[in-house]
Amino acid sequence: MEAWAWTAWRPLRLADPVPARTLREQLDGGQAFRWNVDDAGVWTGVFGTTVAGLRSGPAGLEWRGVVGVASTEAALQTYLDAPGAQAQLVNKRILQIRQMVAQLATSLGEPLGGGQHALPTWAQLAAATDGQLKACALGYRAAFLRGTARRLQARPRWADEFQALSTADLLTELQSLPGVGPKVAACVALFGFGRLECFPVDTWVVQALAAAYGFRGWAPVRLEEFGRAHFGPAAGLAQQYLFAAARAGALLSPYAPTDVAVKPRPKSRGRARR
DNA sequence: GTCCAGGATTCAG
DNA sequence: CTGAATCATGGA
Repeated sequence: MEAWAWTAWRPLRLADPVPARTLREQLDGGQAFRWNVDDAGVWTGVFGTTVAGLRSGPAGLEWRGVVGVASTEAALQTYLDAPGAQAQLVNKRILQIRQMVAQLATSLGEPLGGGQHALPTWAQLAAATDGQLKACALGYRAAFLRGTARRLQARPRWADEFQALSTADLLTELQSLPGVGPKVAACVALFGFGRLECFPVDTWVVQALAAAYGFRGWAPVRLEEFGRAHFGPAAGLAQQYLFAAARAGALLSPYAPTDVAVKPRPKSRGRARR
């Protein structure tokens, strides 16, 4: 077993300063799922094959990495300076996502030392057994994940090829993957490919737009068109604020009566299944 | 036990 | 074409 140790803490220079509160939002706000904070305020996380620690002290942001790994600081700078990291709130659903991601890494990902693991590659996911995937509590998503993994591991250059596409073609290509619909495709294009003009519409954004603009009963696809037209090249950033505001309950207006959040109960009329 | 998740797919109308 | 039921799992 090889030696594994943290480096000393060193200041981290970023293009934009990151206060402690912003750091928390970036690392635990619903976009990243692999950071944990201890009682002393030290964040430990994994992204790509980088294992890093972060803390916010009086002298500003400090980092530490694994002894012998030279790329950690540059990786952190790229990671934390990436556009699009905005405030969000933790809910129980996000806790479940964290759990699924952690188990996938532990079960299938490459060990990085110190008990940390990279996320599994698409090839590793494609080769996983049913039992391994089932143990990660993915539910019905297991089959989707495997299907997408098999498609992508057979196409090693997929990321570069996708990046070369127009945003419209990128969304179409993403949605051809199993389990990837309009919302997830928009998220991947926005967060993964930096297409800031994408406007993911989920249940929270539906509520936010109903409350803020009075768009009651609009179909998601129509709200997406509105978002892109109204907010323009940075619609994705606007979406993040809308989402955070909706979740925080900050969007109250005459257009948002209490019944907005009430969903009709699904009626299960006798089994018509054959 | 019931309800619900930042949804996607399938099926009925 | 649009809207509802269904999908598997865990936590509140």
